[in-house]
Amino acid sequence: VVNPLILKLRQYDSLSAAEELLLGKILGPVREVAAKQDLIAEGSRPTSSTLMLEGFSARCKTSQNGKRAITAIHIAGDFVDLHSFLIKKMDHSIQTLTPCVIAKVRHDDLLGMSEKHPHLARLFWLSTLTDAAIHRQQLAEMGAAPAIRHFAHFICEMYLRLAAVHRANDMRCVLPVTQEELADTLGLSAVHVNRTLQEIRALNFLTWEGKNIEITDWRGLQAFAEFDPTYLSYGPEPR
Amino acid sequence: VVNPLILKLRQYDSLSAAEELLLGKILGPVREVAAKQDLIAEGSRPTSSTLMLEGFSARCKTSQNGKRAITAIHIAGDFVDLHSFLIKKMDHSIQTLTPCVIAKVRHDDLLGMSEKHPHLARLFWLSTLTDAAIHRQQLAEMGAAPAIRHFAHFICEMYLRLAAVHRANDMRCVLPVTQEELADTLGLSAVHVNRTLQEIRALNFLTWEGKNIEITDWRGLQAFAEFDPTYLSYGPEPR
DNA sequence: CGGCTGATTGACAGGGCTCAAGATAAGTGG
DNA sequence: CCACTTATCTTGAGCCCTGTCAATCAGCCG
Repeated sequence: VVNPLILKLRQYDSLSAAEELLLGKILGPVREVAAKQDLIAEGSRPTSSTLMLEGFSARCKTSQNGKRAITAIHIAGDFVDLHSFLIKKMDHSIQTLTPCVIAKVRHDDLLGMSEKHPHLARLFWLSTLTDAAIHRQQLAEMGAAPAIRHFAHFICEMYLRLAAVHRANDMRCVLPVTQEELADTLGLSAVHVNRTLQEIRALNFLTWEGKNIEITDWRGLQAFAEFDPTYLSYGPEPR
Repeated sequence: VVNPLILKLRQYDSLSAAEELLLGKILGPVREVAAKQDLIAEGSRPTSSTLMLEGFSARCKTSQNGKRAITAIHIAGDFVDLHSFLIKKMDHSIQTLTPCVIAKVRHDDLLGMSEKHPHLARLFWLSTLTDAAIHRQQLAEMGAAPAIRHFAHFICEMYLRLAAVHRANDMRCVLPVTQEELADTLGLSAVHVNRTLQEIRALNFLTWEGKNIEITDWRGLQAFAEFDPTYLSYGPEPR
């Protein structure tokens, strides 16, 4: 089994053997975490960053009125809090949505990497830049798109992200996320997510039964969602 | 006049004399750009990144139906497209909102900096991480907060960001942004921005006449907006 | 003094929310 | 392995926040 981080970084640029070796070395012990657990608490100051090896987790902000907003969903190969290396203090929490497999990387090692392996450091930087690009895309959706288009766009994005780390292929993927979690992600109510999902099903671009999604008309879905994968920066280039 | 980039980076960590010197060296010629101009075009592949020295600009995504979404407003000291150093292809455009003064930094020089000045590179990285944190905050607002709270939060944020680069003080700042631009930023209609602004005025936390804002009750505004500046990462720490 | 752009106001419609109740699916303990 | 409990998904009804359309008002500039 290949480290999904390597799969992800290879989407950005080719890695040298030395770099791949180093990526293996700086990984701490592999750990399993149950679903619905806090991986990282809001307000904490982590001394290591957490890499997802398997499962789904969410970045959550909870406002005073108790509403939870999910600002990102993370999958295998994603660092859930790489930014805590430089941001220091978490301004939001990370919760597992499903059972997860994780490994930690000490900030000391990240510091060393930034000093001695600038190319790798740039790829790490890029991965946080891509996170930001995803946020921007989502902001644009929330601001200007009706719920159904935003939802369709989200599906396109998740499929490609899962495919990049070999967790999806052949137009099929598994999305073990409840409608309530989708609601918090899309900024909708759970009820409206349910209704919008039914509308999407009626468009016949995909089937969605339980957690299993099969996209039967990728072109159609993509066009409907106005999805342009540029912002994901997939496609190796010298960086 | 101090380079506002230096002012901004000093909020994150102290800079060595050599670093400040370098920051001056890599800056290209200072240029003025009129209002309502494209600084960077969507789809372009810049070979340099643009630093704002004065003025206001916006990151824009325009969807097929013609609606413009502004995903960020940039001020003096902000790189509008530092990410293009590693992301390569712009997935959105940058437009000036007011007349701006800018300077460019060649990507070659950024590459050199990442190889030879890792500490400075980390601060640049951090500045993009802060951009992402701002996006996340905004996502949370759009998803879970009513328009008026989102608006109030935006005012708190802009005041602190302007103050960080000495463009605001004494609870006063200038925000030369039209209500339509605010609408695209907050994900509202221009009409609703106008009505929400009147509601905010009625709360008596601030006065807002033309472009001039004076916050008369910072505590009250902050509490109402549920504003916690943690996500801006101001306050020097070793990074 | 016209012609802009931007701010303001009114009337009306609609997308999405809330509340509430059932129907299914998924765990859990015995 | 079954009965029970809980979580998740559906569906309906009514309302409210926010959008759209349209018109008026206020500055600003040539």
